Amino acid sequence: MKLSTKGRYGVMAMVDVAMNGDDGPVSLKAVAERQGLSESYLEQLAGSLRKAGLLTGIRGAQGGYTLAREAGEITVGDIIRVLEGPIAPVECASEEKGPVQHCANSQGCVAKSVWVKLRDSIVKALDSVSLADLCDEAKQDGGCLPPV
Amino acid sequence: MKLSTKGRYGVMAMVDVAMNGDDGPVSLKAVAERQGLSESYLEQLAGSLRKAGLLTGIRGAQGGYTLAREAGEITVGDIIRVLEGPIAPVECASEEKGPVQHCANSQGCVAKSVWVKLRDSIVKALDSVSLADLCDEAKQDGGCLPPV
DNA sequence: ACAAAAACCTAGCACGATGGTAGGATTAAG
DNA sequence: CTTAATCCTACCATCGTGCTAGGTTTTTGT
Repeated sequence: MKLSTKGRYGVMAMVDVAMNGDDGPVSLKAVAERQGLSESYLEQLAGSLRKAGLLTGIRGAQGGYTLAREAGEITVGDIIRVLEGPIAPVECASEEKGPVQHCANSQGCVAKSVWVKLRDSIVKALDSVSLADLCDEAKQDGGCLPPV
Repeated sequence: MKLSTKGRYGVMAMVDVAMNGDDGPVSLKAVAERQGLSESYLEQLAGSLRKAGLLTGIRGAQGGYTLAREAGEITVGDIIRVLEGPIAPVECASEEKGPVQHCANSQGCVAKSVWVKLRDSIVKALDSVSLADLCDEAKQDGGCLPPV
């Protein structure tokens, strides 16, 4: 039940772009430096986010990325889905229903109700928070202490 | 955001023991056959569940496992925690707080509120369902269709 | 006493995902 | 025409997952 770094870094990057994109596009170099992440790894994540329609890429010098939609219209769930795939604690309880949904046995079927319940609460939690929400929090809190 | 087979199989096995344990202990061989799982892999899971105080092992012929507590007193969350570790979508938002909790940077801190929210809904979903609940469902539904 | 059935224990191992790096090609600003 | 950036593809080391194998102990039934 762990999120991979893709999802985590992706959210960090999107928040960074949202907060620093007021005057022109934000370069991944800047994001990488501020967030302490690898730039070339970020490139791959940004590529996925662009293809999914969450980021707009601007090439050439002084280029970078901007949000493709308003910060209030992009949820954490959107980002996670792009970078980690459909939300599904177990395959048979995926958001996106696969080819045929049948159970290997009756017991497996029983547990399914928990997995569906679990999936729904994950979806609800992730979809109820937008980038704008996170930016507002950040401005209020004023950030936290740097690492030791 | 996937559960590993440990958690899934563990829940399946516990439900199986709960439902078939009325007359004596349930052997892993029987569980493996009914659920279509590897017996030796199940042994490892059962070992962890026993050490964690969820199962009681009875050795020798006609031995097997019984629930160490009543089915109503064992939640799915209990099982998952034993087999997959503390519930934590990301490390900095773990149920069990690690050595020191500080953020690498202010942006990481911002996202943290989502992760905590996410963790809480996962915990709530998993802790609100007991083995007894799953058994009741199973008896009502009467199982579902076998695989194709 | 002995054979069978079970829990219990440990080591190892193949595979795939994760978390990157490397090196380039294209595009645009100055 | 140099520089800074996106964009693209291939590769790779490491680690967790999902097992298998092969034993030992313990208990029951004959």
